[in-house]
Amino acid sequence: MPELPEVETIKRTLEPKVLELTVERVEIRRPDIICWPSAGEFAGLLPGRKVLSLQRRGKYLVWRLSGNYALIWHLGMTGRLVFSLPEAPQELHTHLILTFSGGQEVRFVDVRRFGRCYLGQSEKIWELAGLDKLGIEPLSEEFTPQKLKEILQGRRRSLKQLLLDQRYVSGLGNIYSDEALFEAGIHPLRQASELIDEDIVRLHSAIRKVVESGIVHGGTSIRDYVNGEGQQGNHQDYLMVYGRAGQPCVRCGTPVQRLKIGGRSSYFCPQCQV
DNA sequence: CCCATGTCCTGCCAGC
DNA sequence: TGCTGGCAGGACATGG
Repeated sequence: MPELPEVETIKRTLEPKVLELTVERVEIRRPDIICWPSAGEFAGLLPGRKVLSLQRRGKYLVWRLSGNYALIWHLGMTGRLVFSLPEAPQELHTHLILTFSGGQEVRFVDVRRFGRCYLGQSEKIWELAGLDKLGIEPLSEEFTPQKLKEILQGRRRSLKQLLLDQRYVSGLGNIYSDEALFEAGIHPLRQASELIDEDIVRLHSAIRKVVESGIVHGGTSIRDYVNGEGQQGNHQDYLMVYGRAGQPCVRCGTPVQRLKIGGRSSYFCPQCQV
């Protein structure tokens, strides 16, 4: 669920809360959400470690811990990471609770349990969690129209599928890829390799624009997403096409269409996007 | 290389 | 009212 803007918002809201805190206790309710190491080792390795910084890479959230350790989270579809005080009522589907020395907690709640976490020495766990295979960060300086052109070159997949593939551009999911294609005026079924330079320039700036806008609005809360303080985002109020099948396009009034592409619902305006 | 499909889970909603 | 099928923001494996 959480795409780049949601994970970035969680990073920004959670970091000031947990910075410099030391993990004291770990309560594991669902061991299967821990991908590495074993639940027992996880519970043994974490206490005593201090949170040095948080960072985001694609849709992953990384906690840098003392002793050159990293705790890496992927929130799947419905995962939440929320800072709480111990007296706050516990939500259903709370699978993991980290308690810090001052008594504050971070709780991992995940209805569908697609989320997971990894703990280990930074470099090793980075690879183990698959972060070394992620594509370019869309907000980085290296992400230029030229770079996007290289990515699209020779690829005959549809743009929608390519944008969802984390090996090329990382952080886009179903919502922001649809919004970016709408913003660029490009049909989601267009083949990546057939874009001309002007399309690529538009797509490049559209990706940046929708991702930045998502962050400014604190992420998109359709059902489950909340930030590190448990608050909903506002970007659902600014979506142009996602989830708007049958409703008039905000630009031309043509009903927004929904189409299954690669098994995912895709929303687009058949008039504005060609 | 690309594609479609199935899988992991639970909850919600529309339709009957 | 209750049941059922389809769908949901992700990612991976599999077989063609």
